[in-house]
Parts: sequence; structure tokens; C-alpha cells
Amino acid sequence: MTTNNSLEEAIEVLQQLGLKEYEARCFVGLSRLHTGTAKQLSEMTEVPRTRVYDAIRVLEAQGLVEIQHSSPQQFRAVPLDEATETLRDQYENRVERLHDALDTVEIVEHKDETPVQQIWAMSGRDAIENRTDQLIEDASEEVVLVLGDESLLTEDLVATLNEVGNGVDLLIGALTESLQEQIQTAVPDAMTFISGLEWLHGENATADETAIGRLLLVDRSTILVSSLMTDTKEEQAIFGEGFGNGLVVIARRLMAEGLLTAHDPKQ
Amino acid sequence: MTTNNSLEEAIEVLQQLGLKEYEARCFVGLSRLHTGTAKQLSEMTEVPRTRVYDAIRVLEAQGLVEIQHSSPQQFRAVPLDEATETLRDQYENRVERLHDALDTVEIVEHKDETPVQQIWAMSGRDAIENRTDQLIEDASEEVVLVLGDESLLTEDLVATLNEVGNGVDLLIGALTESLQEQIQTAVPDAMTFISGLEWLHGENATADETAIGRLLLVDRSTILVSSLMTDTKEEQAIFGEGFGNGLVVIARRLMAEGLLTAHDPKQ
DNA sequence: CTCTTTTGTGATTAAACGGGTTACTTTTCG
DNA sequence: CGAAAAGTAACCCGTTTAATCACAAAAGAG
Repeated sequence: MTTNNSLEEAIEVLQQLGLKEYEARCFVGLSRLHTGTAKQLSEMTEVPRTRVYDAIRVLEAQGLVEIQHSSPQQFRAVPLDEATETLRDQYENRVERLHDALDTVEIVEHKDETPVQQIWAMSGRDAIENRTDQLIEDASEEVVLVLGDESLLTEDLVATLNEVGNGVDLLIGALTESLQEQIQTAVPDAMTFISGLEWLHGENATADETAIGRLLLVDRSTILVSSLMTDTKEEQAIFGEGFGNGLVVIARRLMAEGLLTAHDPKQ
Repeated sequence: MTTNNSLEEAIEVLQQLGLKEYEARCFVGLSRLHTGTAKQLSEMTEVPRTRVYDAIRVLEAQGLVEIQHSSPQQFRAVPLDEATETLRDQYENRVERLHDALDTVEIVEHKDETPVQQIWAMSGRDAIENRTDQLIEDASEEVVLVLGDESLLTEDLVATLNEVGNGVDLLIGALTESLQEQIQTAVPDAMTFISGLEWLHGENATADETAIGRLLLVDRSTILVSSLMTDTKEEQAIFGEGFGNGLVVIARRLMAEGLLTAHDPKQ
């Protein structure tokens, strides 16, 4: 279909992956050209012809483009699968090096004056999902989880939920019927499904800026609450741990009340 | 061991992964601190205190750091495994988006005047390895491969070699005894092992700037030759395809001669 | 062979960005 | 209350990068 939009997106993503604008444009240009010269590229991509050469050189060094040293020289993009694989390899290497470099480290003395009432804020859907998974994996007694949006029910989360130990109570709820059903089929092991939570669902979606994302209470001592920006779909969470934590105490009460009355609507 | 060097490397890698210097320093600082304030971080990381806040905000948005909104606010790094997982997720997402965006594209008309004699140059170890794997996978009759350095015998390459079809002749050689043996145990299926290639090995390693990397000839119609910069270990390759290709013809002759006489040193 | 066009390199300008600093307000605590 | 610490915001300056320009080498037309 070669929608002009795909091209723009590709350029943007390539920049997020570390390429400069000219480099990104040239690569995308070559991706639709099988083989091309600096002139052709320049016309197609709006990159000044004299700058195409630099851009290509960088791309070549990264293994994304091949050069034929003829006159005029010809360029071509590495096949897409090879290119993405190469990018993957590069990033995997880097993440691995980071991990190696940092796990030899950790811990400088720390005078702890653990000021109870620790509430931490975090952002980013990937990060919050990873934390969610982690907390559920670490559960030893009970997991209470309520999801507010379908997009949060990922493969990884389902896998994690299906792997909780046998001694762990799994209580799951959702804010909509359809999500409820999806969860029920995806995670048949859950001991209890919480229903009647529709009241939590924001009704005045117009004025609302955020919707409920997740509610997670693990072993009655750790809580995570997240919300979703309705426009960007970005996720933000707060996270508290420790039995004595004020937020956890309140959450415990609220959930006991709320979920019970929700479950049993008559008072 | 917390060698000061690991810290530097971590900072560098984080920058390659897209963080700014301050952000990288702050993250590494927090990684050795369990929990810290702007002041502590500033002292430990050499980042001006007043800029710590900006850096942390970015890190938080990326899901790498948690903030406790107390006064003074406290920061802490997400656990290392969670952080690396989050980074992986992010990059996987991006590469996937790139792939999706580009494979709807490809191909604008192309008046082909395939000027035989196509020799393409490419760089980057990952890219060259991916191409090598690809070419070997596509082989239908014969693969001739000579490796010049142990670092080139990767898991992926071994896997690829062990998966060639049954009808494909696999001729493998190496420039050193030890590498030869490694290959022989890793790829027992190879039909012939080429030995006696030591003469190809550069002897005057002092004056040499590059060493032989790979020699690959597939189905007598596609050739890839690479060299390794002795200092940076970076790899560069030239790549030609097509039966009529001059380079391929020459390579075919050279290999027939060279490998045969090598195999049978008398003449 | 000569003249023109194309191709390639290098230098230059202007704007954006990132690192580093300073000024100033607010909060905390003795 | 006063001093120190915490937090915000603005600024400066060097580097990077997008964008142009000048020019030499090569290719192709006549």
C-alpha cells in the first residue's frame, strides 16, 4: 500500500533507534528503491544530494546499507529482515553489556532510616507491566488484581498469572463485561472473579483525563495502582510496600469493603 | 567488585541506548544507592544538583527510575532485571514498528539495467554475520566457508551450518589449527575440512592492518569476503552475486586452485 | 577532443541541543 | 526567626546537525 504515513512512521522510529534524520530518510528511501544513486535518493527523500553520501556512509557502517563503489556509486538497503535482525543484535548486545556492567555493582553503604509511608511513583507501560509481573511472581499468599483496560491484558501478564503457586489465592476483576470474559478464559485458574465493579468505571468520559488502569494488591502488603491518560494512553502508577504502609492499610480497607459490597450488591 | 570502569562502561552504554549523559550518570548513580536524594546523587555522579531533577524526570518517564514525592524527594532505580527488561521491550517495540511500517512498502518502478559486475561493500559484524547466515541458508548445492578468526564462529553460525539441506556439500576450513578443531566438533556434518591454509594467514602481524575474516562461496555463484581490522576488530566485507560476476569467476578459479593445492600441498 | 552535465568532497552558515552555571523562591529545621 | 537545603527556572556557550555553497573530478554528448 505504501501509504505515505508508513514512510513517515518508519523515519520517526529509525530516529528513535538512534539514526539522524538524513540517515533515516535515506534508509527509507532505499527501502523502496531496490537500488539507487545519490541523485535519485536526494530527489525522493528531500535530503540534499551532497549530504546523501555522509548519511549513506553512516548507514553502511551500521550494516544497514550496501555500497557499490562504481561511478556513480550505487546504494541499496540490506533486506528488511536482515536489517531488523541486525538492529536487534545491536540492542541486545548493548542491553547485555549494561546488565553485566551494573550487576557487578550495587550497594554503597546506606544509613537506613526507612521512613515508613513509602509511596513510589513510576511511569511507562512497559515498566509498570514488568513491575506487575514481578510482584505477582513474588506473591506467596494472595493476589488481588483489577484491570481497567483490555490493552493491559498482555501475553506476559496472562503467563505470569497462570504460573502463580498453588497456595496463592488469585482474585481477579475487570471494569467491563467483555474484559471480564477475556480474563476468565485466559486465566481459568483464578479462584474468584470479582464482578459488579462497573461503578468504578468513569462515566463522564468527556471530562475525564485519566482512566483506571490496574489495581494490584499482593499479600495484603504491597499495592500498585495505575491510571491511563485517555489521550496518550500512557500509564502512570503509584506503588507502596510494607505492611505498615499507610496507603496499603487504606487500600486493604477499601478493597475489603468495596470488593465485598461489589460482590454482594445488597449492602 | 564495583570497578570504576564498569560504571564508566554502563554510562557509555546507556548513552548508546539513547540516554543523555546526565541521565545515564544519574541512573548509574542510583543503581549503587538503593535510594537517594538529588544532593547525594549530585555528589556521587558529578551531575549539577539543579539538573538532577530534569534527568530523573526523563528516567522516570522511561520507566527506569521511581520517585517518592516527599520532601526532599527520594529517587531509586528500578531493579536491574526490570530495567533491562523494560529497555528490551522498548526496543523490540520499535524494531517491530519499523518492520511493520516498511514491509508494506518496497518497490518503486525500477528501470533495470543490471550492470553485471555487481560488487557490494558492507560493514558491521552483525550485518555481515546475518548476511552470511542468510546466504548459507539459501544454498542449494554447495557451501565453501573459510574462517579466519575464532570470534566469527558464533552460535548462530554453527546452528545455520548444521541446518543446511542434505543435498548441499559443506566444505569448511580455517586458518589455524585450533579454530579448525573447534569447527570440526561444532559442525560434524561438514563433508570436507579444508586444511593446509596456514599460508593465507598474515605473518607480519605488526605491519598488517587487517586480517582475513571470512571467505564464503555459495553454489559457485555468490561470494562474500571479509576482513577484520586488527585494532578495532571491526569487520568489512565485499559481496558479489551472479554467475557471470567477474569477482565470482576469479574467486572460483582461485579457490579451485588454492584450496586444491592447499589440500594437496605437492603442486 | 572539447564542452557540459553529473558526481563527489569539503568548507561554511544557522539553528537546535546538551552540558554547565547562576539567580531566585520555597521548604525544612535548628 | 534565620540559615541551610531543596526545588525551579533562566541563561550561556560549545557541539552537533540540518541546510547551502563552492569547487574539483569524472562521465557523457556533440
